[in-house]
Amino acid sequence: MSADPAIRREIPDATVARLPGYLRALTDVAERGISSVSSEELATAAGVRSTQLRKDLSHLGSYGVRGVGYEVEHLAVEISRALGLTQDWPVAIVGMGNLGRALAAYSGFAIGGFHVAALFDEDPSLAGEHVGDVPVSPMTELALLAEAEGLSLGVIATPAASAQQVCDALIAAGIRSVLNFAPVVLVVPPDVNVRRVDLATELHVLAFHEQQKSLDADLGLAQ
Amino acid sequence: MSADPAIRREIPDATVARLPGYLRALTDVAERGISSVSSEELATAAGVRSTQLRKDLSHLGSYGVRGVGYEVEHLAVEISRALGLTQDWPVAIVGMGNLGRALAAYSGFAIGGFHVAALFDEDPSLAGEHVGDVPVSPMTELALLAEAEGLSLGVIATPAASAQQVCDALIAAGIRSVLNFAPVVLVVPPDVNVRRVDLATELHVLAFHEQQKSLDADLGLAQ
DNA sequence: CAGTGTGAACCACTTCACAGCC
DNA sequence: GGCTGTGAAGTGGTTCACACTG
Repeated sequence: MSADPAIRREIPDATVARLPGYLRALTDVAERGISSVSSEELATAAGVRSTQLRKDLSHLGSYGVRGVGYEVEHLAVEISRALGLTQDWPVAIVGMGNLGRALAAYSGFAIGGFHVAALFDEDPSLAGEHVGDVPVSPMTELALLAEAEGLSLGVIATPAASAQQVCDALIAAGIRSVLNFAPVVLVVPPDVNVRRVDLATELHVLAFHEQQKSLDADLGLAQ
Repeated sequence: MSADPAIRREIPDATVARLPGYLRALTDVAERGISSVSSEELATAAGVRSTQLRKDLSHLGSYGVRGVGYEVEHLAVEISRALGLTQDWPVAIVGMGNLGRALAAYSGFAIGGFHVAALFDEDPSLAGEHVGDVPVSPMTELALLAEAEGLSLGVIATPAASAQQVCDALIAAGIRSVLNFAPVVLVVPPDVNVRRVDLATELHVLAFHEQQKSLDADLGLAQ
């Protein structure tokens, strides 16, 4: 049921994945004091083709001016709205190893929409230590803090072995969106969203292409 | 010469991106002492559908046994070969902040094919310090070490502001595959491969879906 | 049989070509 | 005239249905 004709804009996943890039490009452009850009300029700054950018933006609405371009400030607001960045999302990070600390200190949050609201580690002896402004809490405090801070996004930066149980705990605490840095496939209920970032996968893909280049080169020599 | 004529299989990018996951799943399975798996079991472990897995593997060759499944050890070797992991790739990491240190210590390299061969930081005062077993070198040593170690993969873990110049230096040193953690679009010659990992983008995408859930819920209530 | 390998149908995304508008 | 917005065509990837085989 539901069926609701107009309001519910369907934005393709591929487009959603590029919007943050456009937003960053707009921020850069704005910092240079420019108030209007063409799709060509913005696309170059974001590393895509201009037709791609225009098609993507067309899914959000019609925010450009024909013959002129896009008003930087306005477009940034519209993209932010589409992504849900008009509210500030409280993020919890679990796992205070090097990676967790790096994430906790990451300034990329500044681009808007997020703040580190709580840090956790399974080692209780880290409790009380501060990373940045935020104290590290033991996992036992998760449910409590989730309630108090309204946590909705969880980041897993633990070793692979504990990732699933940490994930279960996050879900039990009401978190439905998880960013997983551990190299495991998490099992979650269907209403929970997981995204995985995996260094090993990225390196493997690079290695593949690097190998292809060698093969091409060999082939070139051979012929 | 040059070995093989017909060997040059065309493997789709989407398939390449999933192969590392299959490899990991196979490793897990092997550790549990299992020597044969069906596509169904392996697909579940890797978080994909079995038809997807079979189609992916069909791009590499025909390594299964009908009515039975895949021999774990053998399939792992074939996937490794396809990805180019039969050789060990020396990796350079630039930027010894929290993230760079986390990457340098990352055990995911262990899954095979990579080793951290050199570490760099633009701050010369870090030179000589060791992270893990590897000493941190000043950027001025890059060309020299690239030659000596045969560096082919570079990881950029610097702040956004220095990423492009670091990338230029890597390319000048002969590196043609780059993994970029800085939130910038790097400009590179066409024979250089760049992959970007961006925390902010991942969080933005999660925020988008989280917002969609709220909208769905509101809608549900409203109707 | 049980489970792989694959052509064919389907679907999502990208690119093109151009109409529409300032 | 210049640049946006978009239907239509093209491309690549996924899913289906089933032939094939140990």
